[in-house]
Amino acid sequence: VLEAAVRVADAEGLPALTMRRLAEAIGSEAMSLYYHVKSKDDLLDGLVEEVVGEINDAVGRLDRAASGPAWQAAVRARILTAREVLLRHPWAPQLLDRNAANPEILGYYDGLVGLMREGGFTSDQIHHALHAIGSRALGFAHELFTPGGEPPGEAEAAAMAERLPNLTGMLAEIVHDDPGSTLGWCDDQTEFEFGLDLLLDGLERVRSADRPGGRRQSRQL
Amino acid sequence: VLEAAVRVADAEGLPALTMRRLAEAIGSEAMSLYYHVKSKDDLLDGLVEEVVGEINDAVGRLDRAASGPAWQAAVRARILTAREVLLRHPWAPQLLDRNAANPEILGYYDGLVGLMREGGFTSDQIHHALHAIGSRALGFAHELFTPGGEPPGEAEAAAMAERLPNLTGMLAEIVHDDPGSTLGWCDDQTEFEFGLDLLLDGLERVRSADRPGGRRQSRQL
DNA sequence: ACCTGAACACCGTTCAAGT
DNA sequence: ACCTGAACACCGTTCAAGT
Repeated sequence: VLEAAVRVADAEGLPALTMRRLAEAIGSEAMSLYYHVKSKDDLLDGLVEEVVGEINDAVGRLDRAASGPAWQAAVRARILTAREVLLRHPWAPQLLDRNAANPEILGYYDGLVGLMREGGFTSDQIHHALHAIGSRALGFAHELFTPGGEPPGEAEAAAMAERLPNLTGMLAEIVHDDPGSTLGWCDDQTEFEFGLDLLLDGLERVRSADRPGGRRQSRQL
Repeated sequence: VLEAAVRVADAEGLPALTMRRLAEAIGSEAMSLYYHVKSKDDLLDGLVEEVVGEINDAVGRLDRAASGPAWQAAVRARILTAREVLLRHPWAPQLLDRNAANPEILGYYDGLVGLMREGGFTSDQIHHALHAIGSRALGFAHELFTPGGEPPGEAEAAAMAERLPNLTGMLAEIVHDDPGSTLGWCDDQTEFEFGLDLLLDGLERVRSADRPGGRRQSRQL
């Protein structure tokens, strides 16, 4: 039942996932769904459970050996695995922050907590770490805008350069260093890993705590 | 027109913001709205522009002096200011990642880029940094679950401890260290600042680059 | 136990028509 | 230029009724 819903969402997107459309895809005629599911909200909750279940399956297939002191590599591998699954279900992130605390999500986090505990973090540190990583822990981050739209003409480009000097300057330099990359100049995977490593490296620094480091950090832990 | 929509969303939430309800609030009788706005999507785009405009106004009132080498404090102040505005419009984050690249958002980012450029970052570094900070740049992060729901009974607690040993262990330790904080044990503001500083401190480390540091970081910049 | 048709209240949106 | 009523296609959901 839920699997059919996942297929419809994968193929036609989340807006197309209507009760009538889902019933059609399932062969059932119309509102028989309400026997299997309490409401549409209930169905959506089931969907996220399904997807996170798929993540947990994939995580389970990872090499168990990498834990203990190698916490950073292990956590990194898990999160990138989660990301792979979510890339196959582009509608899922949008659904994931309706924060239904289902067993699959809790199980996923329990695994992360375990890795970090073995790695030498205190409970407080782990708690803060989970908040800091946020939605990235499950393999996605909200991009705030995609470059989309048609390229501006000369006049508009000049006006834009005046209104947004820093942004256009940055773009110009990046394009200059790497011409031909005008579209698709953002490698999502690279950017995601950069942000993730920035956090994980920072957490490792917090854990080892050989130097007091950032002033606010040490206060809060 | 848009201001009325903001008021309705503030007062009754986003789901209550229907064309008919908005028309009622505005005094106009029903579908006169379609003269002022092309579609509901158009209206929502206008809403995010309105909110980010409010952020930009608040940012403009910040102390201009703090820039140059003090890039980190300046960026931090801007982002926390954005967060203050968004806390007054809890429905806005949800709307913000429908990524409409409106002038207000671009202007906000242009300001951030300017601060980081003055602070000594290269264009590539700034580009990666913006991706890394992600939605946090505008003052919000997606929490993946809120503790909600009624506390479990003894039997359920035992079952949960078995299924989620690491998570329950972490919670137990935290509660032990700070009893009486069982509910509301997550201070959102503190957690947000911790995650933000983790990123900003990491970026500062990347900028100064006195030590090669994390292996992946240096490769990607 | 599982499914169904008709119906209800509600959407966003169109369109021809009013001033 | 600005507003409006009636209507359309579509939602999620209820409910009494079928097997």
